[in-house]
Amino acid sequence: MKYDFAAIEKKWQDRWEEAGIFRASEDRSKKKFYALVEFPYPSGAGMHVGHIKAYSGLEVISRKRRMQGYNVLFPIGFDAFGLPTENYAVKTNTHPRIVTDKNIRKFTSQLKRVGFSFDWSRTVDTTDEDYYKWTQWIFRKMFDAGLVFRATTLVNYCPHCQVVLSNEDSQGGKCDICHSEVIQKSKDVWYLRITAYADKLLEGLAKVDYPANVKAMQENWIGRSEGAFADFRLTGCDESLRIYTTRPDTMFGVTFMVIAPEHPVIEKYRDRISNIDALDAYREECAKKTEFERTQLTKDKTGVRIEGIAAINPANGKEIPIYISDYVMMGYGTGAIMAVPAHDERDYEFAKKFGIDIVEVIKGGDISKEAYTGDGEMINSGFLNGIETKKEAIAKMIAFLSEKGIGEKGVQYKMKDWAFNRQRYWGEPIPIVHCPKCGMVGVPYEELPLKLPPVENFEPGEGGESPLAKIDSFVNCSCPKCGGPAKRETDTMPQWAGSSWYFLRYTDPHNPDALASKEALDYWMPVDWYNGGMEHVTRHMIYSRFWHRFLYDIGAVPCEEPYAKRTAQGLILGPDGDKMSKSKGNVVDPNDVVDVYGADVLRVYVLFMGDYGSAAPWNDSSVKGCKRFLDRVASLPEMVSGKENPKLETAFHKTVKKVSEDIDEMKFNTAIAALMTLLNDIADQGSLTKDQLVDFIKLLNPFAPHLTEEIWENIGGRGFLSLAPWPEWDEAKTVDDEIEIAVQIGGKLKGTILVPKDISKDDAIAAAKADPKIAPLLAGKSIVKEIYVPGRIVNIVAK
RNA sequence: GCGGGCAUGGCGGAACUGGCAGACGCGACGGAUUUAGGAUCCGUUGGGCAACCGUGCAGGUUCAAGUCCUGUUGCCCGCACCA
Repeated sequence: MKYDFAAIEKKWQDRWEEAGIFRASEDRSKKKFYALVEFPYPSGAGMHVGHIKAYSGLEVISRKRRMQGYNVLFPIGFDAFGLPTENYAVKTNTHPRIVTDKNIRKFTSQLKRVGFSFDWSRTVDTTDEDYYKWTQWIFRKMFDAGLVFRATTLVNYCPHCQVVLSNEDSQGGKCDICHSEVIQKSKDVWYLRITAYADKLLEGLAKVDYPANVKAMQENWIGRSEGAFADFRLTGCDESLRIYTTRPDTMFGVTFMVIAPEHPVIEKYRDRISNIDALDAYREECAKKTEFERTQLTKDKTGVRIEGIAAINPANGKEIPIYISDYVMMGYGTGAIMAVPAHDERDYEFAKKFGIDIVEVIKGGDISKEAYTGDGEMINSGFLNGIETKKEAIAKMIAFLSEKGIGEKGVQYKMKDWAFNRQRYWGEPIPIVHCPKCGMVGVPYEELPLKLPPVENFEPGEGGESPLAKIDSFVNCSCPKCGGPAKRETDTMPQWAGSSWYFLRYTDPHNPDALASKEALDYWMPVDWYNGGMEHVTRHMIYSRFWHRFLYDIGAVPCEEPYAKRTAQGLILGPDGDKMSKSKGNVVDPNDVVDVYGADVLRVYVLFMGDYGSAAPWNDSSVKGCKRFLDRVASLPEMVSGKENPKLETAFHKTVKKVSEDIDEMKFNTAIAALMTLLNDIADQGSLTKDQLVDFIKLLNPFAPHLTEEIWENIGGRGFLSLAPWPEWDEAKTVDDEIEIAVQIGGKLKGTILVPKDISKDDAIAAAKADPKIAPLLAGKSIVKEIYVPGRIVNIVAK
């Protein structure tokens, strides 16, 4: 039976809202469940079916938990600062505030149309002054704690967007916003010292329930390595060059050094370098390459030897040449390496190309062919000779370096400090004042929020300076410390700031005195279950874990880790199997689906289309299948009769169990399939009881809440079905009295027999042998072995 | 190169801890209804006339392998000259 989904859905959405039934309760005696989904960036394009899938997972789980009696917090908000809005504002000459409000309204209406059970009373908007006050407050706390610093370094810079990008935002050498090539530029930028939390972020992973690949990606991204620092004395000047290595054990095999083209030692000793012109030419060539090109050239090593300065190998006192080459990066370690061509593939390649000595110090390989990176006995290594384990050799070499005062154990991370500013308007102003006398001074806490001033022109200034720099009334201020004339910082925070703590605000969203009250945080935190996209694993997830851990360290939050459990949904691909994109024209608009089939169908389909965690292509015909299913459900009340049907009883217990368990494991596709199967069984039987109908619509309610509420009302149900208790099952009743078991001979299926469910092994085997199909196959053979797997299979091995 | 994962009908995908491979849905085919189309309902649907054969490929363990082991091929994702 077709049902009037448009009318039904609107009706129930209005009633839910009126009754406020999805508001998290203030009753803290109840067991809590905090389900978090990644709040959307309210783009002008509106919502995407991907958003629907991303939210539908925890939507179903939240609805089930509510029916199970939990106090559920399932909030939503908007991560609304950012470049796309600002770019659109510039293009249309509209204030970003207006653009943002419009987009938020659009997203809100779309989300409500799908019937998500969000607690709309707790919505946050990161661009709201009452919200970003606390974003700035956290920044100030970090500033006080020495985690904020300013440095002039080579940074990732997007020439198109005219902004500095963090490492996380320029993955693969492309700007995360516009996908143009990122270039390296020397700039004075703000940093958050996330590297100070590298170990804590690594250790925290042991305490949380994240998928293995998510943990691996974060571990990889943090990239901790243990090794040693060592100073190599230079000839021709009174200085040492510090290197980092993970293989101090191979130091006797060092036959040259390599430094990054940008290494400052070159500038410092220009006049002592006899081939400075050649070096400059090479350095200029490197500077022109994008980061991407530089890392692409993994095969062919280039470089230039520095003439006039050499180094001394501290292990054996031998003089060794120094090269500059772009295979050494200024951004990792010290920008200088000791090269051991016999035992490092890159050094080997470089030595071969430049004809440098290759000295074997570990036995086990054939260094005439390739570098040997394995373990073995130490040779040609003075006091290390004869040692057979890497660990021991490393320890001895580090002891040697420490004793001589020229090195020590060291740890390095691939993760870099977080470049934390954008030269744009639509972001949180950085609450810092530059005073000629006092230096950098934090804006006093009582003056927060430091509000964005009104401007007329949002375009970045010459050379990428912030639009705020053009507003004298904003820039000129007095120093909070000495009262003298000072200038405000005009950069704003990056997009990721607001999302680094939003889950805390949800617990107490309107609190004017704190980011959230202690009571609210104690009760709700940590987030019990956080679902989102894989694309955020090495950005938002790392950043927010860092902020949260910092807040824990200053006593502002009660738990070390913000998210107890994390899962990720798979992408919805276009009908053609490609990733959905505007340019390919394969984007499916959720509105269109709701218009034609209704929200319940959309909800069921995005969860039924495949494994929740995997990518799956959109298929319009399959959507129709879900529509058919719900239309058939709409007819179920017509089949209600007073008579009990024992055949359906087992089917119901089985299904209650299956659906209950599958939802908790995010196996939504099989949960829905089980309901479809049950519906088919009911149709075969021709009738069901009213109690069975109630159970059915309860199980389906989290997936298709509108239709099931309507049925509930029509059959005289009181109150909201969404708040009715979740059905229970009786384990003993999940198995039929008579079961079908398979009979195999020699492991091959030969037939099936129908037996009582509690049949003994002997009886089962006897029944199998007596089966008219099986008996002739065993005639004249001797039985070698008989196996009975209870309730499943009889296998007779005969010769 | 490192790390994570995947491979099952025409398609999306099921399959507990090794126990009847292909649940459920789509599509297709046949039928009913209909002036027709659509929608709906009923039936069939891995291949093969059959014995049998079938989960990327080649082996192995086992009474029994999609599932475990060894090797191999292809694909996807993340990181990547990280010293």
